[in-house]
Amino acid sequence: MPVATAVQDPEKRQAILKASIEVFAQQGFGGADVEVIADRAGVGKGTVYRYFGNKRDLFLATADAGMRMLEASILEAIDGVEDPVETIRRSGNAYGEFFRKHPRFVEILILERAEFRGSIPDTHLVYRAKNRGVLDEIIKQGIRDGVFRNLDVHEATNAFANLLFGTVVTGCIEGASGKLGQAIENAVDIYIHGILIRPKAEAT
Amino acid sequence: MPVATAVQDPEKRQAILKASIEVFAQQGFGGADVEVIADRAGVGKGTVYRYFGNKRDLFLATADAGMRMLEASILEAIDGVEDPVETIRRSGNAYGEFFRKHPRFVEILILERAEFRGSIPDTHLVYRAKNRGVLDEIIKQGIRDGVFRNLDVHEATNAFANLLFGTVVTGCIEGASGKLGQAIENAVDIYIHGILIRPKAEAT
Amino acid sequence: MPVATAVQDPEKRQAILKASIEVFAQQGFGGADVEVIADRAGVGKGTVYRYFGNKRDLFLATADAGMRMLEASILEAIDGVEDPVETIRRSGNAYGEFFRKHPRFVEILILERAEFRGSIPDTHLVYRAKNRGVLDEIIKQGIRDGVFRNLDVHEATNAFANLLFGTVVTGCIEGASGKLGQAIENAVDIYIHGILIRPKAEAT
Amino acid sequence: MPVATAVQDPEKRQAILKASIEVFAQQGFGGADVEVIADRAGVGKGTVYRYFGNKRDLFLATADAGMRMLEASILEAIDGVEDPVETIRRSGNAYGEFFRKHPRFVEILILERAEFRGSIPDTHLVYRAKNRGVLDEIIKQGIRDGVFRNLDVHEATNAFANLLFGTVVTGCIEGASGKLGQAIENAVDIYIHGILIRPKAEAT
DNA sequence: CATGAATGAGCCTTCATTCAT
DNA sequence: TATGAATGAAGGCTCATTCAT
Repeated sequence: MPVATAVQDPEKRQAILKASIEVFAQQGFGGADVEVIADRAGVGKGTVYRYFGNKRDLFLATADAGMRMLEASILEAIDGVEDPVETIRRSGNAYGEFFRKHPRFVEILILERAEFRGSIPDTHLVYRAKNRGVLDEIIKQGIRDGVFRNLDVHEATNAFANLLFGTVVTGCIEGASGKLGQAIENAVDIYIHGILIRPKAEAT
Repeated sequence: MPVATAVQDPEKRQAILKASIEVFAQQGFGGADVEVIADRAGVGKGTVYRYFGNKRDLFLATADAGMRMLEASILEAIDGVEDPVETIRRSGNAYGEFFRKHPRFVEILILERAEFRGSIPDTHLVYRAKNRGVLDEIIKQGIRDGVFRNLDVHEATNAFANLLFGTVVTGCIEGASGKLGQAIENAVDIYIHGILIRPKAEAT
Repeated sequence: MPVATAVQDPEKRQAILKASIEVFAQQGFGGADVEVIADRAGVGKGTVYRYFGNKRDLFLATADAGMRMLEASILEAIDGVEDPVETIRRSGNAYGEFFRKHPRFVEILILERAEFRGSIPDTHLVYRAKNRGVLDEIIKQGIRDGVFRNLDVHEATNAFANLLFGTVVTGCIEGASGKLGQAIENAVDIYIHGILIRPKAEAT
Repeated sequence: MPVATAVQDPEKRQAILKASIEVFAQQGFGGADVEVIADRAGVGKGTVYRYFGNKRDLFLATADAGMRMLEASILEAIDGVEDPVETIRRSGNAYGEFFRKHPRFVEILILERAEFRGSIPDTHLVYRAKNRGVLDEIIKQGIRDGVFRNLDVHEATNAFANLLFGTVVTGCIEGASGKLGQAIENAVDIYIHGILIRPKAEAT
């Protein structure tokens, strides 16, 4: 007899995760009713539990799925780009664009931070840790090339991530997502100027 | 049904708010038990309800009390300072310092954003709106003085607030608050360089 | 030192009873809030307890006060009347008139029956027992005089009381009290015909 | 949120209603604890809520179920009977008999009147309205046949219902139900004499 | 495997009652 | 004596989780 984690239908799994994002984002973690998620996914409540174990793990899987998508979006956006400044700009825009397209997902991020602070390695930070290497490398390269100021690379990367995070969090409230793109562009612009050795300041 | 009636003992009110911050920060909104808050405050459960009406309003009052303190801290830190750059630096540092001293309160901010997204005017944003005029003015002045680039003032202010917010949110997880001061300083440094017309880049 | 049942201000007592009727009638026993009664009476909650001991006893005192008034109304209405038929008719009309003027009080009666069924000697029945002698005597007299059928007097008295009670209970719902007088008259008419030896049937 | 969804086990539903009558009748509406009802019914508290939504609706359903039984009892008792007098007598006796067999249910009636006065169409009156046509017709027929006095039919029907109601309400307190049959018979007797054109008074 | 009816722990909230002032 | 702030027991209701079908 195989363990409980037997064969699972990937489509069903996706349907549950999709419903999950919506319901969690709309109702919060405490406010979300697993039954509602099951209904929206078109499966029985028991199936949700079979696939994800419990509400908490379902939520975490939802957050993880979102982060995976975000990660992919960004990596795709910067794939093949050589110029450090352009890379940073594009990754920032991709970040913003992702949340503009999936505003629900900002809630998930917030929720995770709010409900599971510290109790688990925060998905957002896990992914940041995983992917920071890419950005670290870009910034290091820029410093080496004399394009960027001689910053603490780790801190500079964090600042970028925090700026983006803060921007989507306050920028995704209600239908305000329309202005999110603009807000991100301005934020990225300031950030880039902030790390450039000789920003083309006057030009802007 | 009294709503927020009568003479209330300010000490008791404070005790409840203090317990409130701790319990909400540690357990989340849904996870917090009003009885626990009452116990920690050394009052009966009924008293909490007498003072704050219901759990939600207790939470909101908690958030508001925190924001009031934050606001005061920042205004005090920049009081009398003339130089725009210095004002920005100090307000950023005051922001960071506040959350370093009251790390619990970051959780309250997050929680509010998470639980009441949209349903109420977010305390954080209300205070931002209320106080942004100060920063707007500083930036405008800097632009007029030729110190800052010709930015969209509103966006620049937002970027600053978002950067700080993002920094404390990711910087206040678990005992990491030790490094929060450093993170804030780096973030502020990048921000200031990002808006200066001619940053003393090489000097850093 | 005198016992707790010390000096009491009769006006205060009346004020409390008056408020009591309204609040209990409107909110039911469980739904009534002693604080509201105290407020309406213009006294402190503690005073209500000082005067009546507890909610239950307050309610019972309220019911008793009402019954006392009803009793007085009826006795006054039949005072000096000799004719048995007329006496019955008048007592019935006085009963109806009382509840038409104090519709709130029907609720008290119902409530008492509903909340304290059996647990206490029902005020309504206590008063019925106390006053039935009067009606019993009238009916006995009528039988002796050959005016009324040879009925079981006790049962006949009960039937009269039950008929009146049933009529006000269903007749006092909502603003229907306007028709209560009519309903009582019709009920009394049928009752009297029902006990008369030779009703002047055709005349009606 | 399901309201009264899905396939429900009729046996379970009945068990809950049965427990409901007992507990409400014994404890009153406010005094009844839904958990006790659940326990007596041999189901979980959640099941009660699943089946009936909330305490109030459970109570109303209980009242309705009782009225349905009462209605059936009476209709069965008068089925096929032609004589108006006999029909009235039988329906009165059936009414009494029903409450003699289910004395608990009188409490439900009282409770409903007490707790929900006006807030809902009183079940008792709803059923009265629904079934009054039957009695109205009988009395009309009697009047047409010259058997009954020329009464206001509507009022006469009401008087009958009120008399019966008053009788069971005061007759069903505690173990007094033994005498209820007798009380009803006497009441019905007086009523019938009260509406007959020429009651066979002397014969009784 | 899938389902959803059943469960009961958990928690918010109310309000009768007390008692310090 | 009067007050009303404080208390905490009590109970309605929800919803995560289980498990019989």
